[in-house]
Amino acid sequence: MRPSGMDLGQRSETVRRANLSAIVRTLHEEGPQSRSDLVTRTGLTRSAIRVLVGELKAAGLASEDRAVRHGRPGRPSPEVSLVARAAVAVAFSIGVDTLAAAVVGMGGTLLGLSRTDRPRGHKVASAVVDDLVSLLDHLPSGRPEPETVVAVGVAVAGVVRSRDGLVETAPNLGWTGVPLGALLAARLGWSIPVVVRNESDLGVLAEHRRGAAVGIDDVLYVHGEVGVGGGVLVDGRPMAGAAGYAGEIGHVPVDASGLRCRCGAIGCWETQIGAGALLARAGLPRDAGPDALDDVFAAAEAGDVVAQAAIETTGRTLGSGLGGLVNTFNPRMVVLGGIFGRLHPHAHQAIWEELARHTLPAPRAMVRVVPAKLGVDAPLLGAAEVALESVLADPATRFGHRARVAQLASA
Amino acid sequence: MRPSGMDLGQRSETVRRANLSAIVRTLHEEGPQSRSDLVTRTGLTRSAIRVLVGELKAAGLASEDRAVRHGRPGRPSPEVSLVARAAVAVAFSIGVDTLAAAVVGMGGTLLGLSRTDRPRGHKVASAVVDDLVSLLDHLPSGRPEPETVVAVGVAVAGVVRSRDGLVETAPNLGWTGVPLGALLAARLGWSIPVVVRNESDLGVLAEHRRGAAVGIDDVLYVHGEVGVGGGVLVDGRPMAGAAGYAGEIGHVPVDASGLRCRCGAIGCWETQIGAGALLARAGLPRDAGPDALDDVFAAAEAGDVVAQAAIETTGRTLGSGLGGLVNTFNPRMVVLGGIFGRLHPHAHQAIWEELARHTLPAPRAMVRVVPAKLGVDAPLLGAAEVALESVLADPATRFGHRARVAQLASA
DNA sequence: CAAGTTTTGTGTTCCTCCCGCTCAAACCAC
DNA sequence: GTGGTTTGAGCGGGAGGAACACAAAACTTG
Repeated sequence: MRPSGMDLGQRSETVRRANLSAIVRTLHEEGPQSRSDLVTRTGLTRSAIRVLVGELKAAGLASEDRAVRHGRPGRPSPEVSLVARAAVAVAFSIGVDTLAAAVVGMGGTLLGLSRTDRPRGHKVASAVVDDLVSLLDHLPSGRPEPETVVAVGVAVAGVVRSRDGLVETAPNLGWTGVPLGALLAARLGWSIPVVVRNESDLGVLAEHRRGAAVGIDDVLYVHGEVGVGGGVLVDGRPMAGAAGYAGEIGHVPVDASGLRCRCGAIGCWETQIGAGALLARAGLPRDAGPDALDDVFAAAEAGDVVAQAAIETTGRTLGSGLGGLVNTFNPRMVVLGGIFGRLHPHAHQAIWEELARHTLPAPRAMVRVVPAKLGVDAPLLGAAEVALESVLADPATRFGHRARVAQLASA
Repeated sequence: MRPSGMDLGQRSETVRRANLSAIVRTLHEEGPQSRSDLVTRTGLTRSAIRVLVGELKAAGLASEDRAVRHGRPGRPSPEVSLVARAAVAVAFSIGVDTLAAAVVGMGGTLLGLSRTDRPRGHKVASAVVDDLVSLLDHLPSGRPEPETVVAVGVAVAGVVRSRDGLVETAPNLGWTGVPLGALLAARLGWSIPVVVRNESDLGVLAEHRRGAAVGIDDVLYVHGEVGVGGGVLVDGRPMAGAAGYAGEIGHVPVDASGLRCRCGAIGCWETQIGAGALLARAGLPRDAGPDALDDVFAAAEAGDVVAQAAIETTGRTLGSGLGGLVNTFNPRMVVLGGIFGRLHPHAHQAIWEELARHTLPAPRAMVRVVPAKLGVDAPLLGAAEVALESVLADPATRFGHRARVAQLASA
């Protein structure tokens, strides 16, 4: 129909919301900065910035500190920063081998994180939900104050319908049709949104905001564990697809005469580059646990030829698939997460050679392949970022009320 | 960094621009409608619509006709429509076998179209540019009035850098590094933008605005001729990638032991489903012309088993590749253009079976595969749409000046 | 160290633009 | 016709940012 967000008519109220959002977003993404920096970043005048920052301060969402001396003439401009604890997100992550919880404040401040092993094998969803929530009590910072929590974000290793957080399938968890969003919302009993997303979709967001892809708007993130998932940033926005299922690149068919995948199809990319494939090439059982993977990498570093060859071959297969994806997406950066991030130091040359062999010159010339910077925490931090999104998009609605109450009280 | 378009501060001027844009866009995409329809569509008040429509009328961009009687009580609301000839786009298309030119007015009104054969084989770019421009004289409507042309759009069967219209490579045209945008701009001598894009990226836009995918925001368009290209609509926006090279799905590697592609790589999808592959399967030379293709389809319809098998096999190969793309993009619709659109009636079952075999249940359940509705004209019409985009995004800047001049003259 | 320069915060006024309201016009139904 | 309904016309008001003038706080220079 039309670019979303452009559909409705604008009014002065919309302008204020957009401008508050621009300020909060700038501070959230680029960190504390002076008012005059905000003037240049947003294009608003000093008058407008003053009023809007004043409003954010009144709402308790921002604070101003003494200006930092930078040795240039002119009146110093006070530094504006977000109050991390004013609005926090609770983030959960359900990985193949671990569960994690975190509390993240505005500006991306990590206020607390705790992680625990998840034994492999099927486990009913309600038990996992209980485990997640009990993680909150093990946070070094303690449970967050409920009234400051704006939303809950959840990263899942599975196919997730973004609308309501239904986990359609999660082979590694043994889940099918689990209404995770609803379960978690009921268990928490907070009247705030619970946003569930695929872990790779969140991983690319985290790497974009806080990791290897800061400032880069076209990013392909490929995450490998037992399964292989992808997250794509298109023009700075996460690509969700029609229902949030986009990015299932692990199930792109690459070999018509290949192995049967856990998804039922033949020759999925995942069967060639997933953890199982690497383990098999190293002479280990496909379903060996994460410790076995550590062994393979350790062996390769120690000079084991079989392990090195397994890594090299996996890297080549990864590279040729990445080549197709680079042709498809024309990203400026490919970020490798999970085991691919660990593979990269050992196999970057093999990866790049095969990638180069299967890409057109133009997209090849502008892409870089790098390992993820946030490691295993990327999906968790991405979950926090999406949870905070509502505050970034509309700071006034959530905090305007509080500010108005404060005004009434003072009058 | 952040969703584009949200970066800068808003002001009242921005509001006006956005609202004018919302009105013009609605009329352009959904056709003429009453003022009260515009009220509901845009969410603006009657007062605002009145003023804004009045301004558009004053600028000559819109007109109001007597209300259409629809038998309901209440004062009738006059029908607002865009004046097609007030702002027109000149569109060109450079295909493998044809050149075309069109003039398209606001609202998507086709004001003139002319098409000519392009003999295969290399031809210097400047000669093609001359051919294109001379097509303008063969339009049934005659050359458009230069002052009404807002931009020129060009669809090319090649890899195009969108920033400046440089054609990086176009194997079917024998081009490498041709600055088509600059050449055409110089040849025309008009001081308006020349926008050059890949034909598939434009095809998906056209099918979205005027064809099979109207109202659908997540679309995968796959265009097959000698080469295979793709255009993707993500949340209503064309996916361009970092430089405009996105969508080169014809060069995704699908068979490590396959044929060498014209791009130099091994086993590109294009080698299996392009026109050459279909011809070869039908027992004809890979580089036979378009007439040979017509023969294959005719033979299949006449019951020729070899032709039918060739089409069926090509359909299966197409379907399995589409499966991977459906997993990747989670589109609501796959639109098949070029020879794939002609293939679809003969092979839709084969296509769907293989697609289904290689997709996850969730994305599979929500996708439809349909042939393109606009046929060979899709890229040309898409070129017109992108050329008109500047008027849609900001009607005031282009026409405000004219309106102000009119005001001054009347004062 | 005092005066000038530069940059930025403060506060007031002004302008733009949309909303809300009232009234009138144009349609339908009876 | 008379009343109900929907919509256009026009006017006043409010919200919000821009523009401007002035003051404050740093650096620079002699």
